[in-house]
Amino acid sequence: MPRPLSTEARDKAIAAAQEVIAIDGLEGFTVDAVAKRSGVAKTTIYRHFSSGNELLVDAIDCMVMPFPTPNTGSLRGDIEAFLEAVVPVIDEHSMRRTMLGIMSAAASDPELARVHQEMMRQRMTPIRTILELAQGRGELQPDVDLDLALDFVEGPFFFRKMVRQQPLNEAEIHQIAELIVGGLLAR
Amino acid sequence: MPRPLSTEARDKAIAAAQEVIAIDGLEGFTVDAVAKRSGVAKTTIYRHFSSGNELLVDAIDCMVMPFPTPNTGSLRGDIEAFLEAVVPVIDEHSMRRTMLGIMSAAASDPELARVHQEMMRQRMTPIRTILELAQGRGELQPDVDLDLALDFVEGPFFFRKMVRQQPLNEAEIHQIAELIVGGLLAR
Amino acid sequence: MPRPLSTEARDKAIAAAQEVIAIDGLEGFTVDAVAKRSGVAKTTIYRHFSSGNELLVDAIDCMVMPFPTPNTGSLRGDIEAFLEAVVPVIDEHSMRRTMLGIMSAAASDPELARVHQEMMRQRMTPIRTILELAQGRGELQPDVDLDLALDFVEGPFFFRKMVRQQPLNEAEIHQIAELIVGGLLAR
Amino acid sequence: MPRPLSTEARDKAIAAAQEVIAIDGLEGFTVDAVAKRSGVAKTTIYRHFSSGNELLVDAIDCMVMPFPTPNTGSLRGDIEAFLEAVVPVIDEHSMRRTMLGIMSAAASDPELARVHQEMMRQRMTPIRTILELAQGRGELQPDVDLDLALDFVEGPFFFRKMVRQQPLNEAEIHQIAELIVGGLLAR
DNA sequence: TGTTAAGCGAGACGGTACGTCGCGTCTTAAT
DNA sequence: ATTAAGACGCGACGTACCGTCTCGCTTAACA
Repeated sequence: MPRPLSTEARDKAIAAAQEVIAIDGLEGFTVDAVAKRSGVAKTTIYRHFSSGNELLVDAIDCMVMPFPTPNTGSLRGDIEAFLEAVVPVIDEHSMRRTMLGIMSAAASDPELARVHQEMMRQRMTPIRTILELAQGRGELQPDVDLDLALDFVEGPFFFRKMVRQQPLNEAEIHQIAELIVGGLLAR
Repeated sequence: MPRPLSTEARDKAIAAAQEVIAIDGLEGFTVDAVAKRSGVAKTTIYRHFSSGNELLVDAIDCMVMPFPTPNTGSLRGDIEAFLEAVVPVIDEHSMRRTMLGIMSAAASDPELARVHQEMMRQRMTPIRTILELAQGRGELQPDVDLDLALDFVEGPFFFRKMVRQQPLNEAEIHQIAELIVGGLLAR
Repeated sequence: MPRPLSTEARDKAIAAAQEVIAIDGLEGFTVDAVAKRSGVAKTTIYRHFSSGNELLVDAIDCMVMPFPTPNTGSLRGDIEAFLEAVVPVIDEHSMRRTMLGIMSAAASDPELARVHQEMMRQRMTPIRTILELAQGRGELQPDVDLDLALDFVEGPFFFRKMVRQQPLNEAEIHQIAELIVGGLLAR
Repeated sequence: MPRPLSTEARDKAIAAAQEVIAIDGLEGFTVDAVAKRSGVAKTTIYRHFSSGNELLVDAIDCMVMPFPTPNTGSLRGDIEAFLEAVVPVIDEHSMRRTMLGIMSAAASDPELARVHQEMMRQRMTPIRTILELAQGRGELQPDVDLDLALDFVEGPFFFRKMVRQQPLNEAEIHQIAELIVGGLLAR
């Protein structure tokens, strides 16, 4: 008999949350702020999201930009293409800030951690595909543990941008790619 | 002429801050809590640290965990030894939580960013030394950009533990080390 | 549409404020103390009263102590009866302290001044009535300015108790009353 | 060999205190403010004055404007002259605010109360003289209790200005004087 | 096709932490 | 040994968000 939770309210909340994050950053993210900006009542927000954190997560979850899955015919070409496509995204400061915020929060909040895992899994699908294609072509040994290889491909890049928060020019991307491919093919 | 800011108060505050972080985690970190635990008045804390965040930063800055600089005679041996030594530190949940918190906060707070840079620089000295030794031995080509190599060595590991927040057993460490060394020596 | 400010919270706050004033005096009056004693959150107190001072004012405003309006049939009897009734009230130290506090604060805070005016007006109604009755009986000349007469009747007493803060025994009350009545009837 | 407490520091403190009171009013009066304005260290202030309140009192004590002691040859003339001289002083808002502040504080602080008593005693000397002169001339009965008469003369005026905080024009001053004299001579 | 329970906006509520201010004491250097 | 300067412990200030609650109202599903 009762009215169901309206998608409209949920959508408005998430949209407002994304705006707030974009404008004020993660530290300016506030349930009150989202409520005010969205026109959705706090009560309603808490009806849809069990906590402010969950709203945050869901908002960010919806920001996911699907990464490209290049297919150049060679492992090295694919990896270079992938990294070149991803760099500008990560180079955006608000993006970096947001992702780090999630990673940090995920370390404390199990629910958020779950979402974060899922996000990561999704984000890494292109790499996995690239590696599988390389195995299919015989370029990459079939006994390479793809899960570890993922870390090996994404890691240096993430470390540079997110952890050390240092710039990375195109020449350096190529060198990194070279090292990665060298490692993978050395097997 | 006036009494200088007492090191004692500062030290007590930082010690208490570290305790608070250890016990309650970053999200339980509170100037009030530190004041209560340290016996140092909140006012005094703000005399020493311009904000709660700065206290946090300084406290973490003092948590320096000097990583070992192994010297086994081979690049591969050194890298494996290093990773094996570091894993248990990062495996501690509170440590991970704290480091992620800093990384996240550093993306918003320039002052914190500075401290974070310095921490990272320090933290990576062992790897740099390992690589330099390998170059000295002729194991590693002299034209390898060491700064990039740092990302290449640390990256996969950090990505696994901090970003994906997945376990990493000893066998996997060996495989990762193998890939890394393969990449470095392929040059 | 929203829930209206609850009278309950306001009332509890004011009651607690009055208790605090009674127990600790005006200088012990603190928003925190009121919050603690009342169980009303400080935030809520500030929702109802724009400042601690306003809470104070309102609390005092509610402390109305209605003075008696004697009717003994003679001006002198009425005045003596009134003064005798009022002395014990003013003799209470906390009462004196509080009233002086208000008077003092009223000199700086317009809002408080308004309340104070109203309190005084109310407090002096009995005297005005006494004087009007005396005029009705023909005891007091009709051309006596009642507003000035109020000062004349209340003044000596207040001056003694509040300004000079000296004791006043019953014999002295009678002498004062005699002087006052003498002055009023001399016309 | 020790240097005695310097009068200079004391004087500078009091001067600055008076300035602070004049500029910011009683509520802006602060030991820190006085220290800053005077260049006298807080320590020194506390060496000269046992509390901020005492400094306040002493500062105000030095503001005392000696009231005139008219001698017109008649009680009525003297009283009128006195009141007319005093009204403009009390009409100054800062003066009123300050005096009320002292009265209020005196109700809580015994030391301050003592000073206040002394101030009042001093302030009322002219009236006492006026009354004594009237007794000497035989105008006023010798059995009138002068202490009570003081209240009788000053009270209405103070009540009007300080307690009710209402204006008082010249005509009203005359009427009040008339009532007072009437009361005193009715004996 | 009403009825009615729930959704909804608005925002009050009890909390906790924030960063600031004034207090009165204590410490240091300089005179 | 007094002074200027100001650090110190303390405790109140008024504010911001938190997550919960209470209001009227509106609306969709069932009867």
